[in-house]
Amino acid sequence: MFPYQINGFGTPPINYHLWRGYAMQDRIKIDKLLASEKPIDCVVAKGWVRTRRDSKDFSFMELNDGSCLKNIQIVADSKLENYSEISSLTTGSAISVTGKLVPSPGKGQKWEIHADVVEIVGIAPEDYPLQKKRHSDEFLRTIAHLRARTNKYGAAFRIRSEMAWAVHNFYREKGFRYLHTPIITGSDCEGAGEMFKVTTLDPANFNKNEKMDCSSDFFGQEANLTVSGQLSAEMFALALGDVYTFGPTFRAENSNTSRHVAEFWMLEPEMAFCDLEGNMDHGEELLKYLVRHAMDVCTEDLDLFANFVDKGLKPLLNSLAEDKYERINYNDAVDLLQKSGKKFEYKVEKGIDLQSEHERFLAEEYFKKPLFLINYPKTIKPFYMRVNDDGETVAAMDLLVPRIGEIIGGSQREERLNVLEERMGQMNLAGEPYWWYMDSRKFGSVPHSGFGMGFERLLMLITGITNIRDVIPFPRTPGSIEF
RNA sequence: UCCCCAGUAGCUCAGUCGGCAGAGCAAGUGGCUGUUAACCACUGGGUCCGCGGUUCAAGUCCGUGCUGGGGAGCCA
Repeated sequence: MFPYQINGFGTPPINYHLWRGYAMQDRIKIDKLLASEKPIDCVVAKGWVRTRRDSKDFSFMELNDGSCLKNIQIVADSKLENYSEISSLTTGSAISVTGKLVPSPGKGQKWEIHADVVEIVGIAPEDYPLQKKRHSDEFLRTIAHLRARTNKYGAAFRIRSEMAWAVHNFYREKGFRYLHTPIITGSDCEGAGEMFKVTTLDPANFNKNEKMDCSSDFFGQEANLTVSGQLSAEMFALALGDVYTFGPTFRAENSNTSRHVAEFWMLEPEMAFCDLEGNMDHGEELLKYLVRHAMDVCTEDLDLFANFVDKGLKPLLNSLAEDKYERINYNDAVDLLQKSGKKFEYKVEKGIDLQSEHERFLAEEYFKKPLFLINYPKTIKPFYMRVNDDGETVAAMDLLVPRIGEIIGGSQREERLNVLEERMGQMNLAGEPYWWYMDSRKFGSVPHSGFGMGFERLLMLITGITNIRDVIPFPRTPGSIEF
């Protein structure tokens, strides 16, 4: 409510800018304006000009404030006192508009705002890099600080936000507890690849060939950024029942692919009294919930991706939400691949891990839907996975989906202390740093399971975006940490 | 880290056999117009990724480095 509305004046005063404080608070976001069911005498909209077109007596502006994909059309009459400034407004400039929300006589929009006041908040000079035209993803990556102002990236990051909320909603509804596991860890033995060292020591004081002495470092021992919250989550699953972690994860692998970044977000549920079967049920339920949520809540943004990014997106999402996911043993999958008659670049062989091309064949060509690949040979899987009765395989599961490949990797955990110790011995892992982990198997050990799901890979799956760098605001990759 | 491809105006890209550097969009100026990536005309805009080489002459050929992309490995 503005002072002039209280007083019953029909139009805002010329010195409107004196009431800027009111306007800041009372602006209506464009998604709400466009959803209006009736005209409104006085509204305030603020945002960035996407494009401007001039007519004889008017200037038409497309205003976007990030609240939704659509712009609202602003009609500025040439009689406005600052019309010369308005008619020179450039793409990217920020404005505040006060006016009437009225039905639009033009094509392409239901509502428009007839401006009574257009306040220029921030000009974008002519070197503003974003144009009305389409830009390449590669170029937009070099201006990651501005790319969220485009249709595609605005939509992608609204969906990202919505999906993060959906994760929490899902787990809250199911009675899981949200757990914050450490970002800095003391062990270099989590077994998931290269780690980033954390130190307060000056590397200049050490020569390259000698190992850094960490005893005088901040923690008095070697410290790294986390590659997984799993071991911590297991401890809490064995206390609170069902827990999940959802946070940043770091891998110092020198991976240069469209599916890897050095810093990413991972969701890791961990469930007590849960076996491999329950683990798969949970993963399937989770992914279906998230996909349905995206289709229900992000309809408009998702349409952009279905229309311009991936024509096959809608059928894929329907399949993800509706189809029963396949479940197949590693050994059976190898047989199936060998008998498929398909020519692979790499040979399929029992006992070794499947190649990307094999996984893609299974998910995209053979089953044409998600599948859980389970019970891998123990020799190619980490120590904490539960050894099956055959003594040769472990209760591991990877969920493979079309286009992405592995989106979930998990297992039932080895809960038997003696088997776990034996396994670590075989893999030459020193038990001592794991004393607390072993304790959980010593005191009231129970069967439990969990997995990790890459949040960015989920977003790629849902949007059809093919490069992981385009679903995270400021990607970190080898040799690249700008922004 | 390995294999392949690319780098030309602010952006997207063309550039033939080695022979004067081009288009659309953007920007500037003018015109027209309740416009819809508005339209029409004109104008300005270049380290052809860097370095070295071959040649009378290199955006174009050769070597090398850098950056980006695709694929592989590692994985989420």
